[in-house]
Amino acid sequence: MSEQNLTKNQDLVLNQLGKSKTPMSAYDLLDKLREKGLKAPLQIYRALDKLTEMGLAHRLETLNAFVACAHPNCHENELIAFGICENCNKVWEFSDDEVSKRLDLWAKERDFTPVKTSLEIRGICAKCA
Amino acid sequence: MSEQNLTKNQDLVLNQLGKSKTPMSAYDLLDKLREKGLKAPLQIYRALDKLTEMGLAHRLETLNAFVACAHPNCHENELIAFGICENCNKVWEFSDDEVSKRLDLWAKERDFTPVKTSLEIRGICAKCA
DNA sequence: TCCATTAATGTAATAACATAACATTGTTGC
DNA sequence: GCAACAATGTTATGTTATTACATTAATGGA
Ligand SMILES: [Zn+2]
Ligand SMILES: [Zn+2]
Ligand SMILES: [Zn+2]
Ligand SMILES: [Zn+2]
Repeated sequence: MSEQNLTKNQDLVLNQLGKSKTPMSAYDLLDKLREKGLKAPLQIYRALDKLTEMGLAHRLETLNAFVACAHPNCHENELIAFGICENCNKVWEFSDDEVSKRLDLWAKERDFTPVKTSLEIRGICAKCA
Repeated sequence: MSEQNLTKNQDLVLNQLGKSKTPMSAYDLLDKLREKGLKAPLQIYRALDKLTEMGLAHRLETLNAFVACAHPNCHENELIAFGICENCNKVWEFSDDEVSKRLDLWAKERDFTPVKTSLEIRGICAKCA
């Protein structure tokens, strides 16, 4: 299940994220990957940095946790949004061109240069309602 | 500059936030408020909890920091968005009905019940460009 | 007024999340 | 082989947030 040219640690972390149905914190990942030889938080954080740069994983700011990207080559999309169920912790990844457009417009009107946008809707999903 | 019926600690924290031109972390606040008698992080976090509930302050998830609300009675707005300059740390608070509408639509289509939405655009402001 | 209930506070200890610093190893291209 | 760079390993430390428990203040009846 290796993707691209991931290093050993990156591959371990991405696989573990991929197996999880819900977001995992760096320390969740570390606990799971100790048996594979990883010993320190930094090994996890460094792998996560690269994976998020590559668009293979995403950081959820409201949870301090990470998910594997749900789409192939997601980092083509400028804006990625997440719905997060506070009961079952499932995450839905989506994007919306109209939202992107409106935020771009806000930025243009102020000569603000966006670098990274975070959009997370916390709530309760249909199943949990 | 007290607002509503704030308690002593809430008032101290809100005033300190109001004086700051940029977001402050809980520990930034604690450092500033030690001279006023506050001694422990929990005193700050408890005040911040109430202030954010009341809509008088907002938490910036991508910074783990807090700002005083820029608007009167902001919590009437469902969705509050922030532009954050990564150079000068200034914050612009805004809302956009069209964005709100699109996100509401996404939620309705999935029977997802939003509780709290976080929208933060990190970037470089006009002055810092 | 007295008492019960709830809200707010004080304090210490600890948990959870993230990075700095530095030494070492692996990979790539010449 | 060697220089340059990327990735790794390891220890220590910094930063953010919560648990637990004791105390005090405000509120609202009986
Ligand atoms: Zn993605
Ligand atoms: Zn759910
Ligand atoms: Zn506001
Ligand atoms: Zn700026």
